[in-house]
Formats: sequence, structure tokens, C-alpha cells
Amino acid sequence: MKTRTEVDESLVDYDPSQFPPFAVTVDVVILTMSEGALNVLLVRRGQAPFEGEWAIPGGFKRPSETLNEAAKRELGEETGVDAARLLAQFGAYGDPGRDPRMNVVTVAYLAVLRDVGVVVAGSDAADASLVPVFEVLSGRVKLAFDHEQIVRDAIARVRIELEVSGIATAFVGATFTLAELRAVYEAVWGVQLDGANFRRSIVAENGWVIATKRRALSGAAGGKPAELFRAGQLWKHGGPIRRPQISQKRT
Amino acid sequence: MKTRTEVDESLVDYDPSQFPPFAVTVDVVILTMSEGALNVLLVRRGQAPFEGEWAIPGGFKRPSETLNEAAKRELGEETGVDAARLLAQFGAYGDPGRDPRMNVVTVAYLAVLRDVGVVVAGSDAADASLVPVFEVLSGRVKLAFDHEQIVRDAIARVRIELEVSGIATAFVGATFTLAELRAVYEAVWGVQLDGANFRRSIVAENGWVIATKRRALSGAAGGKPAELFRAGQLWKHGGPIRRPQISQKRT
DNA sequence: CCGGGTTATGGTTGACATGACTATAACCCT
DNA sequence: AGGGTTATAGTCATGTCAACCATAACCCGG
Repeated sequence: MKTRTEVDESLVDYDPSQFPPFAVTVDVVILTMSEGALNVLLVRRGQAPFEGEWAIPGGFKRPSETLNEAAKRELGEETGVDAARLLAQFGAYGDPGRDPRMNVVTVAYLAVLRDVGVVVAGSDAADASLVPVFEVLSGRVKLAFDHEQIVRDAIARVRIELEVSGIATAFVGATFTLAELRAVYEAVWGVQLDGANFRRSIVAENGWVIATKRRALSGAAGGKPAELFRAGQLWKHGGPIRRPQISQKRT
Repeated sequence: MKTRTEVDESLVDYDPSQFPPFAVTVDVVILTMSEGALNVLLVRRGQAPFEGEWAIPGGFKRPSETLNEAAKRELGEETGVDAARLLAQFGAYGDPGRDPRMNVVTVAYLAVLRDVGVVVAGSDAADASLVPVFEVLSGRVKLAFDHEQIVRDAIARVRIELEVSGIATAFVGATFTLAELRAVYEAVWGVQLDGANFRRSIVAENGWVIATKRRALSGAAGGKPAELFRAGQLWKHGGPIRRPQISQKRT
């Protein structure tokens, strides 16, 4: 057994009989398609620390609510949306010093919304705006705290989620054309997909999308009007569209 | 703009009415293959609450360490292992009342170990044991807190991880036969895989496993001695083995 | 030593998925 | 009416994968 003097340094400022207090927050990465690109909703912080800098919306968890409820509440407070098609927890962040004020552990959520025209600044925010994700990924837009890493992880998550679940339809409206749906895949994955093959894969999967009788209006450039679909409820574990591999099998 | 006094106000020790205090813990689901089945390491709690009941190992996060460091520390304290081939965070749990003592948010980690003969009870535990996961999934072994849900989520995670990363080799020793590796997939996914096809898929992926010249001893039942492999370092995003789909395409 | 049992490994085949491409249909505009 | 544009259908070659059969290499008990 160790004597008191032998207690190693990491235990000096740590009293095992007490539970070090933390603040627990919930941060939400809100992703949406806008103008053909993947965007993230950012708010400009209205108070210190990082006052005036961009950050993802979030707030303190209340003891009486679950983490999911906290995320849903924050999402509603910040955007007025009360239900996202996808609201999934994807990580917890607790590095020491990530918040200069105190020990804060935050639980990060990913929310996927269809294009929500204008965004309004919530109570704590001085401003709110949709920012293309490549502005964040390229470092051209700096974020407060460790929020850049959180956004990176969120995007990595949605890329996977797009392949294994039916998340793509969460980005589009109640009815949509296959071109709109294809644009989701192309924007999130940063690839180009063949329209004909895309359609074949999508409709082959039964119950994934349901054809309505109606057709969309032609775009400004003309062209044959596209069929309108709505999302089916049944999707299997794996979605119908597989991410193209950068295959370099045999040399 | 804010005055200095207003800024300083936010840096003062938090006001419990504004920032409700939480305890933050790290829990580790340690999975290992033993006797052909997937097992989880459980400890019998030595203190209240839930004294005497089974639980997954864990402990309080210290303000000076990251979540990952806390998980690694807890893993070492509980099992003596200082590095697992996989130590991945997979969820946070903070339902009100999940700990009867206070507000606790726990961050859950998944650790995959190769079979570690005998397990010893750590400091806080009265006992430690490997338990087949189906005992937990079937409810025949009850766990403290919400640990049953955490274990369920961990298993769901490892099932996915097995498909998208090279985690399978973390369950086996330094050298292994393809039958051992196949047993990992079969146990984790609960499926049967064809040995011949399994071999073809594994060896087709370059750098996944590396053949040693040696061969394993024949088992008790005889049979041709199997080739011994060791894990390669290079695995692509997707592992070579895809989980069999319960395909019900066409009706 | 022989022959059956067992496991490992190699090879074949057919069904299916996928990517590249071409052809046609249905709209827009001038 | 005709050219431009987009949507959708079809074709073909290739690759993947599961199912299955065959053979090799070990064990064991006679």
C-alpha cells in the first residue's frame, strides 16, 4: 500500500472522496442543404467567452431532462424547429480547458433539416446564419471552443449515416425529385453520381421512395419534368446507394 | 458592449442555479472472445448504490484529463491492460435519475481485447468476471444503473465496427488461423460464414492479413493444420467481410 | 498400413449488383 | 419547328458473392 507521501502527483489535486463538478452542455450541429451545398447553422456568440465569434448552438443540460430532450429543446430554441428527421448523438467532448470558465463536458448532436429559409438569432445569439461546411472544413471560418472539431465529426457522421440509413430524405421536402435527392448525396459525399444508375438503384429498393402521380415543374433550363416522390418509411439497414470507393485494388 | 464587471461575472465560479452541477463518469464496455462466444467484463459493485450487483467498470473523470485518457486509465485500473486495439467512445448517457445519488452523465467507451485469461477484481469491485453477452441481452443477468442499455449499444457498435474497420483482429492473438478470425465474425454477428468464401475474401484484400510460414497444430478432432496469419496494418475504410443481409428484396 | 472422419483450402458456377454508356421522351426557349 | 436541357429507359461488360463441389492434409482406430 502507498503511504500518503507516495501518492502520485495526479492524485494531489484530486480527492477521490469527492466528485469533481462539471457543467454539462448539449451542442447541436444543424446541417441543411441550401443552394446545392451542405450548410451548417452557426450563431455569433453574444457573450464571453468567445464573444462575437461563430459557434454552434447549444446550452446547458437541465437535471430534469434527458440528453435527447435537451438537444431537442436547444434545437427548438435556436431554430424554431420542433422536430428534425434526424437528431442523433454522435460524441462527447471534455478536454480540459475546452471552456476557459470551468470544467465543461458537452454532448454533441447532429440534426438534419430540410432547407429552412431564413434563420433567426436565438436569445443568446447576436446573429445566426447558414454557412457552407467547406468554409469551416477549410478553416476559413473559425469557430469558438473546440466547435470546429465537433463540426468535422458531425460531417463524418452524416457521411456514414447517409450510407447506412435513409437519412438522405431528411434533407429534402415532403415531396422531391430524384435529382434533388441525388444532389444530397453528391453534396455530402462530394462525388458525382450518374442520374440513370441512381434512379435504378433507388427504385429497386422497395419502400424506400414512393412515387406520387404528380410531376415537378420543369426548371428554368427546361427539360422533361421529373417525377415527384415522397419518402417511404421502410428502409433497411443499408441504404440503396453505396458510396463510391476510391478503389485501388490490383495494381 | 459589456463592461468589465459584466465580463468578470461570467468567469466567477459557476452559479449552481444557472449551471447545474453534474458528476461526469466514464464507463468501459470491455468485450472479448472466450470459448467461442462474445463476452463482456463485469464487476460486482462493492459499494452502494447497487451494492453487490453486476455493472460495467467505470469511474469519475478528472478535470485534468481528457475523456479518452479517463477511459484508458479506467481500463488499466480495472484490467491491467494498458492498450486495447480498439478504445472508442460510443455514447453518453444522462437520463435524470439514472444514478440515485446525484446528477451523473456518463460517457461510454468500447474496448476490444483478445482473450485475457483470468480477470482480477479492481479496487472498487468485489468481484470481476467475463459474462457471455447473450446472458445480458436476454436479461438473465441484470445490471446496475442503465448499464444494460449501455452494453446493448456497445454491442451494436462493435457489430458495425466489425464491418467498416479492421477490428476483428483485435479479438484474436498475435497470430491466428482464419478459422479463429471467422469465429469472431460469427460470434459478433450471430451468423454462419462459409469457410472457403471467407478465406477468399480475406486474402483478396491486400495487406489485411499476412501469412506466416508456420502452421497451427491440428485440433483435437484432427483435420488439416491451418495456416497461421498475423494482422496487417493496412486496412481500407471497409473491411473485406460484409455482414450478410437478411435480404427480402423482391416480394 | 488402411480407411473413415475432420478440417483447411482451392476451384467452379450462376445470380446479382454496378458503372459506363446510348437512346428516347418530354419539357423549355426563340 | 427546331435546338437545348433534363428525365428516364435500356444495354452491355465487369465485378462481387454465395453456394457448392473437390481435393489436401491431418487425426484416429482398426
